Amino acid sequence: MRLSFQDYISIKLHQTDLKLTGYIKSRLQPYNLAPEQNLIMMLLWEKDGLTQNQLAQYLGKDKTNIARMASNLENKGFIKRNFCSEDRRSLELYLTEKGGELKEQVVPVAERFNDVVTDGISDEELKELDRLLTKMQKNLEG
Amino acid sequence: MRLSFQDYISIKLHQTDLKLTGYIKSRLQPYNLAPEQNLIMMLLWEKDGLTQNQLAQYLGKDKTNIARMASNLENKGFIKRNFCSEDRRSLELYLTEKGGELKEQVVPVAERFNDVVTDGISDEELKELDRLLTKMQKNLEG
DNA sequence: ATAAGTTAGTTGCTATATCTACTATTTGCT
DNA sequence: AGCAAATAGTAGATATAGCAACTAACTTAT
Repeated sequence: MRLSFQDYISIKLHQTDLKLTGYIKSRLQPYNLAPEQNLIMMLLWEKDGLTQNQLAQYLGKDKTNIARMASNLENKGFIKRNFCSEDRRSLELYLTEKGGELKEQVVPVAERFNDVVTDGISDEELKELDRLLTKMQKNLEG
Repeated sequence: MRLSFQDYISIKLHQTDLKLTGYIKSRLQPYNLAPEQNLIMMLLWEKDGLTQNQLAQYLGKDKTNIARMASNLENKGFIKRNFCSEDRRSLELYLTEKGGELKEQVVPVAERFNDVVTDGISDEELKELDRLLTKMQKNLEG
């Protein structure tokens, strides 16, 4: 039996992700932050001074990508990049004052976004969703 | 209470999608098909002669995007684009012989991919997952 | 009949995303 | 100490993704 287009859960998931990304993109636009740039900022707000390599690992992304986003964030004046003194290959990302101040504006946007997305979905359902997504990811590793 | 990075279901979903996309990308590489190009092909295999505009609607993507992917598919020799006689603004996409033959090779890849992804996940769980994704999408529309 | 508005596609711009190949360090082995 | 291997980042290429502004063609309202 051949599956039709709508039957692939991956496609559904992909299209959901695109809609989520588009939505948060529009919400972050006033702050001059793109969605993925925001993820880097969120990590730096939790722990300042992370290296590009650490960010690549946390975000599960290619280091090339991180380098370019970090460069964009530096151009926007939200972060500074300093070579690490212990390992001069590594670049540490530090929030500027401007980047630090952004937190108070953007974190509420992220939480409101999460509230909108999860509206009418119970904590149990969210846990189940998380479990299934984790399972799908694990299935690809084997 | 402030959420930490891992608590946002959207981020989890986004990262799951990236892994899924990366996986299917590697599986389709031998056939010279990129993941999104494959989605267009899958729709054309179901119904040949769709216009770019129809594809944009089915896929929920920007028409710019579709135009460029269609152009790529044409360059690869998988489709031909003809102006519609009833509405000469529209471009209809038709499979070439090469594009048609690809179906027998690529559809099994897509189904195997789906099998891998959904391994150990019951039909009921898949239905629940689908329901929650639909709910999240609807939440953004309000 | 024609002017105004709508629609389909394209071009240019920005932002992700990954791969390959490269440079510059650092580490590890002998 | 000195060479090989691993590691952190960068540069270039390709593929998505969506926005704004544009052209060409169709529709509608007068």
